[in-house]
Amino acid sequence: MRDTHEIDFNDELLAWYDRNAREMPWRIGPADRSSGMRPDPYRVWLSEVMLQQTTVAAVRDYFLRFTSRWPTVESLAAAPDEQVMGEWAGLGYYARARNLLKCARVVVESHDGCFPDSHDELLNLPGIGPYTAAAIAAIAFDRPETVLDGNVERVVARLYDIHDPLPGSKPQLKQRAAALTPAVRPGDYAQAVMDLGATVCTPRSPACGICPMRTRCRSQAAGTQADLPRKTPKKPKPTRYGHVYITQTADGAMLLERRPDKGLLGGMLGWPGSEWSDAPSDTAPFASDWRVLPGEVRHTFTHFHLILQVWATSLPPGAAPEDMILLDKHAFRPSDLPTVMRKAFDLWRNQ
DNA sequence: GATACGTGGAT
DNA sequence: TATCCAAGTAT
Repeated sequence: MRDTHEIDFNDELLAWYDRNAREMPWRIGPADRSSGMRPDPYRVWLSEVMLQQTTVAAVRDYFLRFTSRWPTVESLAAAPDEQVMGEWAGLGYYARARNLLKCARVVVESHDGCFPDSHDELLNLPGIGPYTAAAIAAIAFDRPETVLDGNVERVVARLYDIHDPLPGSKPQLKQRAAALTPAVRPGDYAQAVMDLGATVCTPRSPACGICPMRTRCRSQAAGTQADLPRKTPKKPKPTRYGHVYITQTADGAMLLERRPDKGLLGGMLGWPGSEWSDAPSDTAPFASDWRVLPGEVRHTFTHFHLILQVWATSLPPGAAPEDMILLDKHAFRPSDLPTVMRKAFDLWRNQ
């Protein structure tokens, strides 16, 4: 049963959203929204996958390029893998791009090109988990589903002054969030809570002074909001070392490899290289007059730091060694590389 | 439940 | 410089 507190919360937050909703390329305008128009499920899905663990600012241009190049799920499903991985390069978490393609192809081949409109059916699709299934159902189809992302966790933990640390407190937060989800405009409500978390109820220095929930927020009353939500401490990152091998032929072609689909940077283009470990071997992939470039590439992944040496050589024009890809001057685009590989290229180019 | 999985911006 | 953090998912 929904109590008065929750009804007031919904009204206040939706009113705030109507005044403050941020413009985003995947959203429809207020006029269309109030006339009952729904956003394109394809665009909602694409934006939500891109937004997983990624900021709106980082996603915007990627979304515009993807939808310009592939305006429909059919066109995306028909795209070659390499083109999609290249367009995703730099955005990170590359399993998302591999699952994006899998999902597009399932939707086209098994769902007649239409995204399912229920949480449970969406959850069965590749790359769609509990959050994204709820987000698509709510935003694209206006289903009363409860989204629970980092923003909602923070807003709810503060609103109810919940001190139990994440991720253990997730079920409790989910229950609170579900009790707040209204039957009216659930899609707008979901986006409203996330916008509030992103712009007002921020992780550090929350703007409680302008928060529409100020008078209803228990942690604001208790003065504990800056310490919430609590999180279990993270493990320190180890440092790993390795080399990459950058080879150019006399006619300007570059020697690369396609990384295996599983694991780090899976499916992406990259330079051949050593293992990344405490003490990498210094065995080059083939005999040549290798030059070790001055400087190094430093890059931090989710769970380790990486320090990379760059070895460079040149070859006469010809065939690529086994399992490697020779891309000529026009076919090679540094923007197709994941960031760590692009850093190595930049070091090589500026040598 | 714990771990693997990217990147860039803010502090 | 170091740490945190972002509209999480798969295994």
